[in-house]
Amino acid sequence: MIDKAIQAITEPRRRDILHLVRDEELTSSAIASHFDISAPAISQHLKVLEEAGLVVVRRAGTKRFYGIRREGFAELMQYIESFWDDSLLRLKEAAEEEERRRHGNNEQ
Amino acid sequence: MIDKAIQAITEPRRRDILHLVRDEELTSSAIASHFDISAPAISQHLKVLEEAGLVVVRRAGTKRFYGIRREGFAELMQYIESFWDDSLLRLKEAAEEEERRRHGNNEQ
DNA sequence: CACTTAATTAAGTGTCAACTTAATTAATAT
DNA sequence: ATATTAATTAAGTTGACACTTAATTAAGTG
Repeated sequence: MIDKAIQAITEPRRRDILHLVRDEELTSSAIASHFDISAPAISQHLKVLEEAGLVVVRRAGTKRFYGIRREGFAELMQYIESFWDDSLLRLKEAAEEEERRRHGNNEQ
Repeated sequence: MIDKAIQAITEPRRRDILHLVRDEELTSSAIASHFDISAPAISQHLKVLEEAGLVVVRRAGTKRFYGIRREGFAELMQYIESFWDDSLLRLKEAAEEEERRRHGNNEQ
């Protein structure tokens, strides 16, 4: 499940879709209008997001409204946070402090 | 850069590699010994991680020690955190509280 | 220099995932 | 029943990418 979620947010367009539906439910075609790929392609992305537990569908007549699934997001965030547990969190804070000092001019 | 980082952590083996080098520097072959794929395959994964700014190499004789790159991690985490900004963070907290109540028995 | 060790780059293969168009399902209206 | 609208599933193509083995680079060592 969590693997599916990570896999799902890999695809840039799927991240865009998540942003689109994060505040309001949207139909498949409304989502598709934001992209220059075909409606079936969007439908396929939505299916991936749904199987990853990140969105849910609400049917209303011939339309299907897609919205965010909160539990899915909670799981994903918990995983991501646990990925950088203990030592990594310390590393992160150290790096942030370092950056605060040197104020971002160190690109490899 | 951040796209590369996200792309990089997509691959499960690369996440495993990150876990391996998160606390201590390891050579390419030491890392490879944890997997059942060839050394060149590992080398290629390390290259991806390095180009994503998530690991750094330290050369010592014929060996190359790979370790975590803190700034890269900081960037990645900042992006991930900003991805779930404002409303999403609120959603996350709501979902966590909900889960705390129903105590995790809701798999899709 | 020749040899060993550590690791990479090169070249090629197979799989998978993101797309396409065409066909199909499903709900509603005429 | 037929048509319309919304969306999906089906089928097939393409490109990327995670591997493989073979060849190459690079740094010591006898």
